[in-house]
Amino acid sequence: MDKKESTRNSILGTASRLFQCQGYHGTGLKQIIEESGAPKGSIYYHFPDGKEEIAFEAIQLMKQHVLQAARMDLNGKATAVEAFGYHIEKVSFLFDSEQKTTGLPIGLIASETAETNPKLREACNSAFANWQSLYAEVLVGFGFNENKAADLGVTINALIEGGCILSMTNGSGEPLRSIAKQIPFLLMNEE
Amino acid sequence: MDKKESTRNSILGTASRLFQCQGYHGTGLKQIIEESGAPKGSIYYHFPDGKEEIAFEAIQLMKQHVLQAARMDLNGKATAVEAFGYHIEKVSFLFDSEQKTTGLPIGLIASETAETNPKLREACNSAFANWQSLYAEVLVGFGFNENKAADLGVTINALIEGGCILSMTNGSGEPLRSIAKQIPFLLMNEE
DNA sequence: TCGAAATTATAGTGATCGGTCTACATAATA
DNA sequence: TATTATGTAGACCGATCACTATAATTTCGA
Repeated sequence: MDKKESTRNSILGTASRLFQCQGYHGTGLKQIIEESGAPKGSIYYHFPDGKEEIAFEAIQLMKQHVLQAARMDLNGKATAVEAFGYHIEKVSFLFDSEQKTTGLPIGLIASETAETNPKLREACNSAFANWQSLYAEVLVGFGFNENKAADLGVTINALIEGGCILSMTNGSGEPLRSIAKQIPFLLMNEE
Repeated sequence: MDKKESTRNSILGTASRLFQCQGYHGTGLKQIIEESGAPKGSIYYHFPDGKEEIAFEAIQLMKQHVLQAARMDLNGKATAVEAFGYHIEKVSFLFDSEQKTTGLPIGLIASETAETNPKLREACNSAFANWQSLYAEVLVGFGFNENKAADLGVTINALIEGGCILSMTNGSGEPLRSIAKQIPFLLMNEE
């Protein structure tokens, strides 16, 4: 039981990292096994439905991981501007280091599979919806009305996903920091 | 000469469409040939360096295509809000139809190759820089100072790329329209 | 019309893809 | 210890990957 969870988790961990950086089609099962150090013969024991199942579970993992990180960043701040500004800045620092450990949390696999794989598309869509709900919820807590907060949740999510693309491509966190600077203007008036 | 350009262009046309929708690794040369109707035996005549060269040229094509569309949308508007609001709304409509003809203009191939292929990464980075320069230039024309305009150019680009991801995943242009609604707040004060 | 150049067809390269299969090891339980 | 369930190893499958080599074809100027 313990061992089973351990190899399963190590597979999912490396899988989500690789899917973020190289995409679904750019990552082979072979690479996942090698980099995870997991037993070579047991992928289909832990994931009978193969690569798609690994991707599905990896999406759940990334979804929870981001949700948790965002919650911590946004918590205990005095204003919405401070909360989201801090959150985006923290994300930006992930792209300054040379190590290629960070990519598009879900956006990459989402756009790869949106047109071709309904199951994975739905999983990604649910992850986005979750994050946006959290953002909206926080904004409502700061006095925004619900409709406005919902639209802003979508907008902030787009800013982060788009900003991650730009930072990946640019090889630095600068684009995300340019974005963070605009948060005060975006969230200026609670209405 | 004429014919050569024609088959070359049809290959590049379908290639850029497929790369947008399925990504670099998710698109095979076979599919490009079949869907383009190009002569089956002549890929490596027109593109001696193979898939990478096709992708590189496809990126140039998408870059110019987006640049041109954006220029038309932004041109002749009375205010910055009107210009960018109109532009994003127009993009949103591309995601309402069922036909899977639209994807991430460059963001998908950018995030797939950022960590693994320096040449393609640089090409994507240059495309992003071009678009952002256009946005900034337009904003300066509306009275924004240069630094602020540059940051806003990055931000708007991130909004669009991120918004396209969300719209693709959601299967509708709604997310992009939620984003368009925030443009007035983002561009409220020219300073 | 002839011949050279430009263009396309076709077969085949090794490598790798995701996935299946069977045999083997390990662990737990009786 | 005997038996059963749980995991793992590794060979193997057909398909497809990007790519090459060479032959056939078309194009077009001389």
